[in-house]
Amino acid sequence: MASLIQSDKSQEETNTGLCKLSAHPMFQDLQATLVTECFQASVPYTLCSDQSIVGGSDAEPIVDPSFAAVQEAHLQSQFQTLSHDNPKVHELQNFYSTQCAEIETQRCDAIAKLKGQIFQNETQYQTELFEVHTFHDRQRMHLTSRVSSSLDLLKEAMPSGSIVTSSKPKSRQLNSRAIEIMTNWFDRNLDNPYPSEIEKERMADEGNVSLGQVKAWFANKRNRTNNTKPKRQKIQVEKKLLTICSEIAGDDGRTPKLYGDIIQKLSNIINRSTVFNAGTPILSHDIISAENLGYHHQEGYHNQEGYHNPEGYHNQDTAIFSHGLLVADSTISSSDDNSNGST
DNA sequence: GTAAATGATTGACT
DNA sequence: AGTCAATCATTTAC
Repeated sequence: MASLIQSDKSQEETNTGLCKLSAHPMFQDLQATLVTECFQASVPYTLCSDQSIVGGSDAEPIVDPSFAAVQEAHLQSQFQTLSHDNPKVHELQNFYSTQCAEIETQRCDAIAKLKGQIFQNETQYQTELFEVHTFHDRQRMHLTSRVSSSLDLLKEAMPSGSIVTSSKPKSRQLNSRAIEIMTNWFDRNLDNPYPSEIEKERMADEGNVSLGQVKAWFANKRNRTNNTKPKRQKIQVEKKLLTICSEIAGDDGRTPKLYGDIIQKLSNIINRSTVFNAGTPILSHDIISAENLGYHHQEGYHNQEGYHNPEGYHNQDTAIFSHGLLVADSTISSSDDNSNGST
């Protein structure tokens, strides 16, 4: 078993190997099993060490850290999994890192002190050095063991769903910077709140959000502030119709006139207009068409360019808006003629 | 507990 | 492909 957890010839290689191994789906299970078995078997430290790499040079001898390495790797992988959701785990991770650093500092100090001493022979020096490493390795193992226990307690205290959360809850509120940038842009462009692709990308970059989030934010914002093109058109036409109706009813101080049929036709405009109802033409043939009035515009809202070209769409506003006025005004004069003729 | 706010998604439209 | 409107899901405020 010791050979199984034997490290490579350097700490770096050990870490690299563990990283590669950790990608395997069975790695964690195997790790946990090994650690458990090592503890249960009380593996003597000497079995985990490799004399061939312990001594023989002036450089700092590498005391095999494999036993602790497996345990530490297991602990670190748990930290990685859990620290995102739990600040206490993150705190524990920080504590662990600090303590490890402290032990390693002490180890270095001890080695430095050793090197300053005079020994009768090389063997005595190696023995002393071996003891220093053994002492500090055990300290690390002890620390790792304690932190693992603490982590287990934390895991027990955590809600069951948060331990294995592959499907993290979607983060809700976009960051305040992004909101500020997009709100500012929207407020500056209330008359045409449609950022170009470049502007959307810029806002996404500056706000550290995705392009899709910017698009969705603006779509929601326009829709919820009634500032989409269709809604604005509808509001504008409603406003004008109200003015006309008010005028007809004599609310403006003029003599009231009986324009019931006109009101009916205005009502038809509302009911049949694509501004109010999708799919039907803006004008029906029983009402004077824009073409008959000498007004030429290509398809109004149905113009596909409108969606792709903000300016084109903007022009549509005017076109449809004018449509409404033209029809309303012409209808009034036309009906006026009719009523005059009939009476 | 409930309503409001908000980000995301979906289906339809051009 | 971009947009709209409706809707869902979740968080926040009360």
